[in-house]
Order: sequence, then structure tokens, then C-alpha cells
Amino acid sequence: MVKKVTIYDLAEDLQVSPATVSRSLNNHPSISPKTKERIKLHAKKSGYRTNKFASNLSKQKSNTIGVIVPRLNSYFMSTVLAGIEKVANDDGYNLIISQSLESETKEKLNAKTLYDSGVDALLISLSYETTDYEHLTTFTDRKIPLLLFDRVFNLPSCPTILIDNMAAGLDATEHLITQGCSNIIHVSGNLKRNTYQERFKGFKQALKKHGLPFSRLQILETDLDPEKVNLALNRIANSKHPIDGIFVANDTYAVHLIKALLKQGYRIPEDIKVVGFNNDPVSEVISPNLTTIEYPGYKMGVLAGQRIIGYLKGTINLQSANSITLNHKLIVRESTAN
Amino acid sequence: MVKKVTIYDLAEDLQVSPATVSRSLNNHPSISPKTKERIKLHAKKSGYRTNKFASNLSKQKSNTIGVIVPRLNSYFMSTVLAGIEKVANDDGYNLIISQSLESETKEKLNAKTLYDSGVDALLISLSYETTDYEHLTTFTDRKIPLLLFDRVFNLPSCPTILIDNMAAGLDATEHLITQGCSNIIHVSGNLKRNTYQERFKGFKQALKKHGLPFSRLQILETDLDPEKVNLALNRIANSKHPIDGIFVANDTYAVHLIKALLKQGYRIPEDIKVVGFNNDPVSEVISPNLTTIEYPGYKMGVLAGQRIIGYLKGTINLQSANSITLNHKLIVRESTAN
DNA sequence: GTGAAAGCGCTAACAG
DNA sequence: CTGTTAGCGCTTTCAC
Repeated sequence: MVKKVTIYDLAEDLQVSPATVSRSLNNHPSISPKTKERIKLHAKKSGYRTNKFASNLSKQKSNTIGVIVPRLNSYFMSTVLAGIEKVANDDGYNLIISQSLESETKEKLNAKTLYDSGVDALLISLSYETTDYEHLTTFTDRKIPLLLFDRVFNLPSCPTILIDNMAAGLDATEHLITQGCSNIIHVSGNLKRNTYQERFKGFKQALKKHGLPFSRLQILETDLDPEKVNLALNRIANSKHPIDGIFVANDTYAVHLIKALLKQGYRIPEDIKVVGFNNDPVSEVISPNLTTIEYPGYKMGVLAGQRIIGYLKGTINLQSANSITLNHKLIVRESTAN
Repeated sequence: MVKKVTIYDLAEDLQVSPATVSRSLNNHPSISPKTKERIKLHAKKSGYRTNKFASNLSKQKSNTIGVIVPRLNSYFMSTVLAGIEKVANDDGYNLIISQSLESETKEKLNAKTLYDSGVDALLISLSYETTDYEHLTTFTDRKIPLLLFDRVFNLPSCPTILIDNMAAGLDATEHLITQGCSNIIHVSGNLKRNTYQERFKGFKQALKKHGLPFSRLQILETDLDPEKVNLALNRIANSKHPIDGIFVANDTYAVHLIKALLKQGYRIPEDIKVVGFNNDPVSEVISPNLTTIEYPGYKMGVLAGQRIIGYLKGTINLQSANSITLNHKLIVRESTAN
């Protein structure tokens, strides 16, 4: 058991005041280099560790960034988190991470906890359910910077980072059309969320652009649970005109759907062509390889981290570039070949 | 901007002492239910939020648990984290998560930061590189509970949670043997780490048990980077006797290896049978489906969280059950069929 | 360039 | 059951 050493101990040892010790340790300019060195050295030797609680209490900031994501264990999200963690860590920030599990209630609870924990900033990707945003205004009201990524909502003066989901949806669908599909359906996630809604918009736009009709039966809203692949199968089986193209809003579901389709005797890509979304590792493992949209998760995390930290450090003005759009890319693979 | 309200404000409003307010808010038994209610109500109405810094400083505890993992963005780890987060969140604990990126230096830095941040406990899964453990004794010396999971090291009086990697390695290898393989190689991760070392031991034990010889050429130590699948391919191509079975230490590498083997014209499982490890989602997506070992990541996370929190709350004595072993299970799929 | 001292907001021992 | 009071360890004005 090691007993804690405080700045008072150091001050006593060195016959200076606690203030001088504090200033030295924080590299305050008004301390002579000599005493600064002397104090730092002694601090190191005595195994001094600054007590963050005291420091935080006094400074009213925590050097901690809160993060709320729908779930930790998705390929995409864990990649984003890895990016955030990287920059946060490099800049000496801690990350408190919590998951909403797609529940608005839990998201609000998490937000409250993070607020109470005194995070200096909040990064959040919204749950499926969230329709009310007062848990976020708690932060903005108190001038705690807030940045939304991926699953965003247009909150006044809150920066967002995302990709152009509509353009991506358009690219995906247009690719199917170019490959000869004329009877395309879109399997979507929760349409309340911008990401899925925009992809759907892109889907419709592509159809329109190419003079294809759109009917209600061409959009299937799901929670993208790959266990429920039957929903899509049924829709396909019951279609009047045989479906020849599917645009799925994420790779995991797409991959499970492909497996189910193959099992039912459909040939892919000959009978039905499939495009996914995200460029998850599974997309390269499934046979046939899945055509998909590359979604730069790690980069998104890095950027989100950099912007919020830049703001905290005063080097970036968040308002100036309110919304950042990352590039996406269509990756053509076997599942849409001719 | 909302100005902060403190217990002093509440005390003044209600004409009681700050102590009474504090006690009421913390449900201290020695306060009459009446005043307790009165105070709580008023606190809520005035939008009071407890200042954790002050509370932590005074109580010398943070209600925060630190977690260090090699990387956030692996299926297995993110699943474990999801489990930890679940129980932590349910019990009102915050999680500070950081990744070592397999670097000992970074792991130590992270440990230091978490220590300085005053975490009440530390959960850690070691990096590939780590061979020195003084960053961990920092915690144990100061009686901060420490629990290692998955990638562990036998530190005196530190509980661990893992699976029986040796038995799992034995099961995997024995399955190959049962299926008729007699020329088996093992593609391993870094043999410094318990997980891989134990799986390798199980591999050797299975060979021995079934009277098969073992030579140095049957073990390939890698960093399991799926980009480097050539290492395994070369070993297979250069083998005097044709390899007919491969036990790979994780699914991701196994899957990439299978793809490469198929491309080279090997038939799987006819020519070569393959067993992976982890039961990642990819194992079910690859064709042929990969036989693998189920590794209960979420459960491991939940258990790790429960134990450490149980200990912090005084309901569990960590020393008593120093090491917990979770069950694994061989999942037989197409890649080892006859 | 350095020191004295007043907080930061909450907790807990002690007293009543 | 409630109040007084002394910290917790660091930061930061204001003096000197």
C-alpha cells in the first residue's frame, strides 16, 4: 500500500508553497525554470500523481469525452469507436462509452449520467427510437459541445458528421439498374433515422431517374435483425413480378439474405443481384462476394474526435463547419455481376 | 445557460443545513422520510445535479471502472465490452475504455491514465507485447481491484476470467483427427500470450493422445493478420506430406485462409479440413461454413463486470474464486465434414 | 517569481 | 433526526 502524496507534501519537502508546486506542475510561465525543474523532479521521485477529482473540481472540467452509441458490438460502431479512442487518447482525453441498445429511455439515462459525470463534450449516434431531444439540449444549454455522427438529427448549432446517405443509396440502386435490374426492392432499417431514410430517398430517386416506377411494395422497413430474414424472403416470394435486384441497408442483413436466397434455389447474381451497405468484413467472405458501399467508420471516428477536441482546445470553431460529409464509395463485387 | 445549483442553494431555500440535504439525496437512513421527500422534490424542481467531482473528491471513489483491451474493433472484444457495459450501466457505473493496440507502451500509458483518473477498478485483457506487469501492480499495491480476462497473466491474487484454451485446442484438434486428418498444422497467434499458448498445448496434446508425431513445422506462429495469409499457404505448399487438417487460432484468419486455399484449387473439406476459433459471424458466412470453437464473449463481459462490481459493493470476495473458466463448445460445420 | 488564502461542492465525524 | 465543521487536493486571485 502506497500512501498518497499531495502537492502539500511536495511543498513541505521542498520548502515552497503549494501554489508554487501546482504552478510548476502545470508549467505556469511565471515560475523560474530552476524551481520548476526542481519540483518536477522531486514530484517524479516521490511518485506523485495528480488527483484529478480535486483538479477537476477546481477547474470545472474533466478532460473526459462522453460517447453514446446504439451498440458497441457492431463492426461499424466498434470501428468508429476505435477511431475516436485513438485521437482522444493521443490528446490525453478519456472516453466514457455507453450504449443505448436502441432504446430512447436508455439513451436519455446515459446522457444524464454522462452529464453528471462532467464530460467536457458528448459524441452521440442516436438510437432507433429517439424522437425527442431534450436530453441533448441539456448539453447545448450549458454550452457543452455536442457532436452527432452517423445517426444524426438536425439540432440547431450542433455539428454532425456523416456520409451522404442519399447519394450512396442512389449509387447503389443505380448500379443495380445499370446491371440490368428493373424490379428492385429496398430492405431498409428504421425509417425514422436519417441514415435509412436518406438511403431510401436515394433509392427512389434512382428509380425515378431511370424511369422506373416505385410502389409501396418495393420498400421493406425492418430492424435489420438478420434473424428476421424471412420478412424479405416473403416479400420476394410474393412479388407479382420476379424481383431481380435488392438493395439492403446493411451488409449483415444482406449476407444472411443471400444465404437464405441461395438455399431457396435462387441464383445470385444471375436471378437476383444484391447490394449491401457498410463494407463489413463479411461482405468479402460471403460467396458470391457482396457489392456494397464503403462506409469510412474509422475515419469518421477520428474526425469526430479531432473536431470535438479541437473545439475544446479552442483551435476549431464548431459552428463554422456545421456538417461534415465523408466520402462513400461503391464497391462492385460478384453479387451484382453480369 | 443554466447556472449550477448546489446543495447550499437547496439548503438555503429550505432552511436546513447542507448536511441534511446531502444525506437526504443519498438516502441516508437517519433522515425523516418527510424532510427527505421535501428535499428531493425541491432538488428535482430546481434542476439540481450532483457534482461528481466534489463527491468523488470527498469520497475518494469515482464509480468508474477502467477497461483496457487490445483493440475495440474486433468482433470478440466488442462483444465482451457490450457485456461489461451492460452490467456496469445497470449498476450505475461508468466505463472508461481504452485500447492498447497490442502495444505494451500504450497499455502502460493507458493504465497510468486510468489510475490517475481514479477508476475504482480495472478490467484488462493484455496486449500481445506485454511481458512486464508493474503497471498492474500499481493497482494491486493500492488495493484497487484488478481483473484480467481472456488474455491473462497469472498475477498473485488477481482474479481471471477465461475459457480453458487448452481443452478447446484439444477439442478442435481431436475433432480433426476423428474426421480422419493425420497431417495437421496449427496456425497460432503470439505464443507469449496464454490464450494462444494454451491452444497450442491442446493441439500437441491431441496429437500425442492419438499417437501422431509432432514436428516444429506443424506450428506456425503469426500475428493473425489476415493480410498475411501467405505465411500459412507457403507452409502448406512446402510440406513434405500433404497437409489434410488445419487448426487456426481465430476465425478471421481461418476464413481468409480458406478463401486463399480455395483459390489455389484445394478442396475444403475434401483435401483439407479447417477448424477456427471464436465463432465469429464470418464463420457462418464463409462457404463452406467453418467448424469452430464457440467463445462466449458477451457472457465473459457480463461476468467480468458482475464480479468486479460485486467486489466493489462488498458482496463478493474476489480472492475466493480466483479464476473463472467459462465453457467453450466445438461447433461442427461443413469445413470439417467427411 | 513566489506565497497566502479563499474557494470548488460534497461528505462524514462529532455534537447535540 | 439535524446541524456544525473540518476536510478532500488542487487552482487561482491578490498581494508582496
